[in-house]
Parts: sequence; structure tokens; C-alpha cells
Amino acid sequence: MARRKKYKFPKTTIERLSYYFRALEDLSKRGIDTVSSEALGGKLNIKSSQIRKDLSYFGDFGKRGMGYDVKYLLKELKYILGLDREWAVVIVGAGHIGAAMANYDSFEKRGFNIAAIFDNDEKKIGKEINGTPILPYDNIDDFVKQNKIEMAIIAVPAAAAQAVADKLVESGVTAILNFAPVAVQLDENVRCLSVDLTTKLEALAYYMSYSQDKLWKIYS
Amino acid sequence: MARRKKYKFPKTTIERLSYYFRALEDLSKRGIDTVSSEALGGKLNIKSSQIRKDLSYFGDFGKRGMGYDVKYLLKELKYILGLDREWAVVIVGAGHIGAAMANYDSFEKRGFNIAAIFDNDEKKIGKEINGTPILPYDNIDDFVKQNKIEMAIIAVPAAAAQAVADKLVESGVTAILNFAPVAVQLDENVRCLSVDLTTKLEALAYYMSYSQDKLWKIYS
DNA sequence: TCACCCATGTGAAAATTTTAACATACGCCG
DNA sequence: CGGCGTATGTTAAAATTTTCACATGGGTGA
Repeated sequence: MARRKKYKFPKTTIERLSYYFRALEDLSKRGIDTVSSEALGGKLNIKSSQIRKDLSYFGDFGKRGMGYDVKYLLKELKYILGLDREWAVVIVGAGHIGAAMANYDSFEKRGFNIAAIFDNDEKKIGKEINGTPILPYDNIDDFVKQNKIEMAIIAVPAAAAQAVADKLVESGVTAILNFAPVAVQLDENVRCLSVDLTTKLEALAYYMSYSQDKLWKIYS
Repeated sequence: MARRKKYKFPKTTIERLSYYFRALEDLSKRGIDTVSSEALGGKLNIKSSQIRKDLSYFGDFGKRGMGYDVKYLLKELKYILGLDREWAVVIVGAGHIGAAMANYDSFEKRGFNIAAIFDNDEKKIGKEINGTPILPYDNIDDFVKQNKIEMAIIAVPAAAAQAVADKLVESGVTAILNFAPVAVQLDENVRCLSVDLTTKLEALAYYMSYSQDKLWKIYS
């Protein structure tokens, strides 16, 4: 088990660590060696004390008076986030969202290898998206087992999502990123996160309707 | 200003209202007239007391001993979320994510009308995606002004996102949904939410690496 | 070597959010 | 028409998360 000082910390810390990671990558790319929590926070609209506390849950990564060594912190965050290894992923659904995910090259860069895309549309099967083959949905069980796939991205219509999720879990998948706009019910040892695209627009619509409410936690 | 009982409530309430809205739509479609907070919570993995509290910030929508009238609550939520009107939206970037957004029919259903897609790739300009024209990026300023566009979806590479956001805001856009993996700096009266696709996979990777940590707030 | 500057790491306080518990009100049924 | 079962709306407590404030320790330069 990786480095960890405390056994309890906010759920939101993990999400922020991802943001720190990306901001640090950017700094590194620009040849910046050292950064203070103040400077990093300015870049991300996050308070410096928040950053220091988040990092403090996992270790002492900074040098007092100096700040954080960008490359070193990147290495540590990579380790903490589980990005120091490769993850085998499948996409279910070769529609527009599935295709967009297959074309999203940042995934590969982070160690998420899209092994295959599954669909049951005869016209799509046999083709490729961004070099990844589209295979028949009926073969998904064997494929997941044989290739020891751990993660799946669900990009099918809402009505099909639960059945797809069940099948994936039965085959051995233990983490799911769900784009279908529906609440999937799963065993609690399966990790599932949803990305809901309309929800975000709805939140914007709300905040525009009530202009006195300030938008929060933007990180963006 | 729409109905509101209290002037302060959790930021997360708005997001949950969207989930309630969608679950209620599903119930309505299936001919169910009435639902209790307990039943709705079971569908969404949210505690019934949370639902009652969320709704209580905005009004008294239920009947004691009976639960909530599905159609009535839908109508109220629609109003609260600002979905009782049409929103004019543009997409910037006709890449895979932009295209997926343009093809995402749920947007139209919710009143988000995609008026145009902007790109500066000559090969794409003049074409259509799902009936929406792709226009030259250079025309975006005039278009936004003439069509009174209020919302924009940014689906361009990270390096271009800030400049695009600035231009949009200058033209009059006041709400942005940002898919570029970068923190955009904006005036505080502009609403901006980000959807970060790698962040979600990274969170999954983290939770798979530390199997003792349960995943939270799934709603899915 | 020592004094000074600076930014971290942290403990405690403040703020926010969730959960529990229950009094209240509605409708049904006898 | 009155009692009973039920599920709301709300108040208070618990839990969580953020922010503040500052003691601590590393580096630098005289």
C-alpha cells in the first residue's frame, strides 16, 4: 500500500490531486522546477492552505521556505493516484461518446490503454476507431476475461446501461466510468463514477437563472 | 426570481436536483404518479432525508403520508433548474468531443439549442454535424452577438482554451462548459464548469489501488 | 556560523453538509 | 367523524471539510 500518513481525508482531495498533477505537468513542460502552494493555487483557483493540507495527508513533499520540487511531486502524485502502472480498459458503445473517448489521446498518456470497443451494430463491427478495433458485444465476456480487463467505459443509451454494467462486472471488471444518464446499481466492491453531461449544463442554467449565486469550486 | 425558501443551501444540492429530475422523468414515463423520498432515494442511492432536505430549500412539494406527485415535482424542478426556457448554445471545436456534444440529443430535449459549431479547420467549415452548421471561428464574435448566445461549450485543445474563453466572454457569453483539461481564468460573473474526463479515470485508478477506500456519492 | 527570510506542515477553529429523529399533517377506513 | 398508518418538513446533532494562524525548519548571504 502506497504512502499515506492519515487514514481519513476528504473525498474531494483525490479529485484535487488530479488537478495538481495536471498543473504540475504543465509547469514541468515549461521548464519550471519549483512551485509554492501559493503559486499552484493561483493557477487553479484553490487556496494554498487547501493544497498544503491535501498533500499533507500523503506525505511531506515540500521544503520549508522553498516550495515543492515539481518533478518530485509529480512522481509522488503519480504513485498516489495509481498512474505508475498500466490499466486495461474497454469501451462499450461505439456511438459518438464512445468514439470521442477512443479518440481521447490523454487516456493513453496516463496509462489507460483502450483494448477494444464493443458494439452490436453490424455496420460498425470490424472497423477501427483511432486504431482500436470494434468487436461484437456478444464477445465481451471472453475478451474481458482473457485480457484481464479491469476498467470499462459505458457509453450506451440509458436503457441498456444496467445490463451492460452487470455483464461487465460478471466478467471481472471492477471499475466503471458511466456516461449513460442513469443510476446504475452495482455491488459495493465495484467502483463506478458517472459523468453526466446534461447535469452540468443544467447546473449552469440554474446559476444563470439565479445570478446572485456565485459558482463554486471551479478549478477551471 | 423563482421560489426559494432559504437563502443558503449546499452547493451539491443543485447537482442532486438534476438527478432527481431525471429519475422523476423516468418514473413519469413508466406511468408512476407518486413517489416517496424513500423510493426515489433507493433508485439513486441517496438517503431519503437528503432528498427531503434538498427539496425543502425550495418549497413544500410533498404531501405528508403520501409522498410526492411526480408530474408536479417535475414541473417545479424544471422551473427551479431554469429548464422552463430555451438556452442558445454554441460549441467551439468540431473535434470528437465537440461532435459528440452536437450529437447529444438530450441537450435539445432539455431546452439547450445548439445554434452553431465553430472551428478553424477549413475542411470542416461548411459541413454540418447533426444538422448544426460548422462555421469559421473568426465569425464567432458576430454570431454570438447577433444570436444572443448565452452559453458555450469549449471543446478545443488545452492550449487554446483560455483564448477561446476570453473571446466568448468578450462577445457576451456568460456561461461556459469547458472540456479542455486546463483551468480557465475568468471574471467572476461568468459561470464556468469543467468536465474533466481523465480526472474521472484517475479517481477510479486511485480507488482501485486502495481497495479499502469505498467510493462515495455515486448516484449511479 | 548566525540571523533572517520564506513557505511548509499542522492543530485548532470555523464553516459547511449530512444524518438522524420526530412532531406534524394528510388521507383512508371503519 | 375519529383514530391509525404513513411519509413529509424541520430542528438539532453529528460528521465532514475548509480555512486560519503560526510554530517549525530549510536555505541563503554576510
